[in-house]
Amino acid sequence: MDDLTEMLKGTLEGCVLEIIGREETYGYVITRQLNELGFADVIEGTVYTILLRLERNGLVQVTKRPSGMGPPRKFYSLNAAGRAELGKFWAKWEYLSSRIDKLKEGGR
Amino acid sequence: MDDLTEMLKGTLEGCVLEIIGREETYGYVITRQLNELGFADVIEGTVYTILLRLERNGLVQVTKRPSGMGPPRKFYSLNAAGRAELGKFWAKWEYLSSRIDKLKEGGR
DNA sequence: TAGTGGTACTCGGTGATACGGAGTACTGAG
DNA sequence: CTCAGTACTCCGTATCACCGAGTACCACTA
Repeated sequence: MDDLTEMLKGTLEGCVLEIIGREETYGYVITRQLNELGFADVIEGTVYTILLRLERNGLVQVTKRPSGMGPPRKFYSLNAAGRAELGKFWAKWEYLSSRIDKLKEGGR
Repeated sequence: MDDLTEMLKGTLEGCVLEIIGREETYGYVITRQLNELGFADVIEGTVYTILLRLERNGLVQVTKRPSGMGPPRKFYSLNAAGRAELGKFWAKWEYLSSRIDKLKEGGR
């Protein structure tokens, strides 16, 4: 697949939010999940950038825990603001994708 | 609707390509069509930026024609490269939106 | 014990994009 | 003759995904 980076802008963060919303998890695993979900070219650095932004914007709760395999992990879970943001994200996605699909079907 | 600007990145250009692909048209009208299609906050300056970029990238053919109502208009139509780019855009959109929808439905 | 590979995070810089505002210019109506 | 509507250009800004280098911890192995 061609380069998707421009198209991912604004949506990748929402995807990360969704993944975190399912269960408490951390950056390395989120990256792997995104790759398996078809976002094959998303790299770790990108995910960590998003995670740091979510933290800075107060959308997540962060807990550092030691790991048996490597350095300590930063576990993320959504707080109330994060859940609200996730809801807004899906509303926006719903709105946008319906408009684009209509355009695609020849809507004018 | 909330601010869509980040989500539009990478997709708005494709929408403009699609509109131009239907019939030869110009910036002012394209903006109006986008607004009617639900991209309500898209402003003229943005569309003209995209148009200039399409021209610079050799995806469109441009014809300047005088107008009875105001300054001359720059009419745009797709050339072969533009049609190819449009095809790639829809392929990318198809790919991305199917992944996101799967994620939304609880896919893992 | 030195090296390698996998796990895990941080930080600074880059490029692409949509947006905003100011400016130019032409036309017709009041 | 001013004003609103049409129509385009240019410059600057913010945001985002990406990239590379760096740090650090652990387990295995030669």
